[in-house]
Amino acid sequence: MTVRTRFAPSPTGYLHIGGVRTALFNWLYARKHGGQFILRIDDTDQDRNQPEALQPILEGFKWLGLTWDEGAEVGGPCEPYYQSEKLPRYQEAVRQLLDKGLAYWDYARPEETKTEMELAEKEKRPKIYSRRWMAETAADRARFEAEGRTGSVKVKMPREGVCKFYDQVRKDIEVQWAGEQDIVIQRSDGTVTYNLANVVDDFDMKITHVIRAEEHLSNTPRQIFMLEGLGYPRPEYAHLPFVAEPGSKNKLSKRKIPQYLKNADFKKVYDHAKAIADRIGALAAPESFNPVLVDFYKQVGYFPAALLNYLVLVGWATEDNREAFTLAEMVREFSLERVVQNPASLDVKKLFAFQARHMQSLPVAEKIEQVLPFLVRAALVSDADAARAFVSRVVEAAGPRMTVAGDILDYDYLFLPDEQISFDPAIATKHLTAAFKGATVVPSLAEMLPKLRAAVASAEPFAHDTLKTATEALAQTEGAKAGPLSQVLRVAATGYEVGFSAYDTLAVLGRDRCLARLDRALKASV
RNA sequence: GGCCCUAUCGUCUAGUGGUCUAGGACGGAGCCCUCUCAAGGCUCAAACUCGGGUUCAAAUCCCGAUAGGGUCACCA
Repeated sequence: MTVRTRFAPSPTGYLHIGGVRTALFNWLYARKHGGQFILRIDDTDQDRNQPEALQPILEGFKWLGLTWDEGAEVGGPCEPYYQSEKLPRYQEAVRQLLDKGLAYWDYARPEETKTEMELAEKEKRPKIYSRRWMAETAADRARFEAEGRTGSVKVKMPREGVCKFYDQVRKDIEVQWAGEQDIVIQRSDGTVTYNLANVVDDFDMKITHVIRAEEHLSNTPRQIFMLEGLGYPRPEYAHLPFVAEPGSKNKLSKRKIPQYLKNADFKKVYDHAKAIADRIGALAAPESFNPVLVDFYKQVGYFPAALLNYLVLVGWATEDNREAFTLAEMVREFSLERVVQNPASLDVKKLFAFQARHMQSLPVAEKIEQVLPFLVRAALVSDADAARAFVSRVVEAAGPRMTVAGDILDYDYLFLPDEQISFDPAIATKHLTAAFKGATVVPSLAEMLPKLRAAVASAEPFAHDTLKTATEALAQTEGAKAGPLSQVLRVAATGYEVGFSAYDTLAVLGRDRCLARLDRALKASV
């Protein structure tokens, strides 16, 4: 039998990082066993369904490289893959359940149900419906309807016995049927709810393995009840530990960002990304700028491979506890048996570390392609093709300093026109003073800058080594330290105190731009 | 509250009865390197929730307590 797994997002928002983890495990399992991965859209709830929120979800999956064999956009033999298009099919299933006496029409008003449940909680009883407004005959239905009530259909759960099932992660599970609530499967407006649609779809789409987050564990008995009533085969189940909040075991929620920002690591990663976003300018979708959503990472230049590599380790590990996996290696190694049982909190700092590794191992040529779109969006580069050679020098000089593609914007001063460099004489003076530490007299900036300019101007070729030699020679004759002196050059040429090697920085700028900037600095310091 | 799940460094985890004075990674601290910032190298601190069993032997098996979490919708 071919393995078929699925992920079924609701188009109610952006792609959630916990959802991606679940989708990844489904994808890996299908790939590992030569099966199919299906992307179905759970849009049964019309009120909450936002059509415009579907596209970013699909794009997120495409960006990650989690391709689906059947489902949204691509179609397939089990169409439709949108639940909103299957209402008659679901209603037919409801009718079957009704005919077999496994479901019933119910006429309780929402507030009546609520009162019963509140009473049950108060009396510390299980919340089980009394079936007081259950209508089993046409006469009963007519009577309730005469009272002005509208009916919904509820599944009639057994009140004795146990439901046993095997879960690939949780192993043997046993629950008392008597504790299972009669849930609504068809609303009073005729639409159906998640549990029913889910069972029907999994059957229609021949899903063999239901791999989903642990919060669905408690849905499993009623789904088993329904699928057996409908005569469907039971799929294999695997309930994954859910992805928890940073530093806590609570379920991750995209609405709690302000709270997560109190976590120092989380804030660091957020701030780093925010700085990039600010340099790019207006974000396409500010509400998606949230480390709980994959769009966040996409926007600032994280790599799908790094994100996936981090995510596969949230709730899964190999025996040798290895960490680096390519997608192909994950497929080879993955198994449900090694899924961990306890919830794992999201550690964005660790994700960041994975990204750093991936960036470091990327060849320069590929880094350039990753980085160019960011330069274009920040309006630092207008012609990407023409800029390649220069960008290549910057990327090379930056070495292991870039972690995400957006980090290229840290070197904006190399792309900005000379007149936009803001030079601060006070900062340059600070470094100059350090260069003359121990000396009796510290020359003024106005005095030293021309000497530095002259030293640098004579470097031939205009490269790291010659610039270094020239600066050191000047330091020697002036009785200064070369190190801090190079910082003076950096500040004069870039306006910044940090960056890669000052000599490399000058070399990348080139003689002309360098001298022009030093001249401007000179003017500013007299 | 009922039902269910879970419990190893701050975090992700390895560990399935002796090889555990518990290993790795991220994060943290320190040192080295150094023109700044990174990167890199070396070193350090840091955990088996508790209590009972079973056993010659328990992080590992059993029971209980405790703690955390999930779920109990005409949401998915």
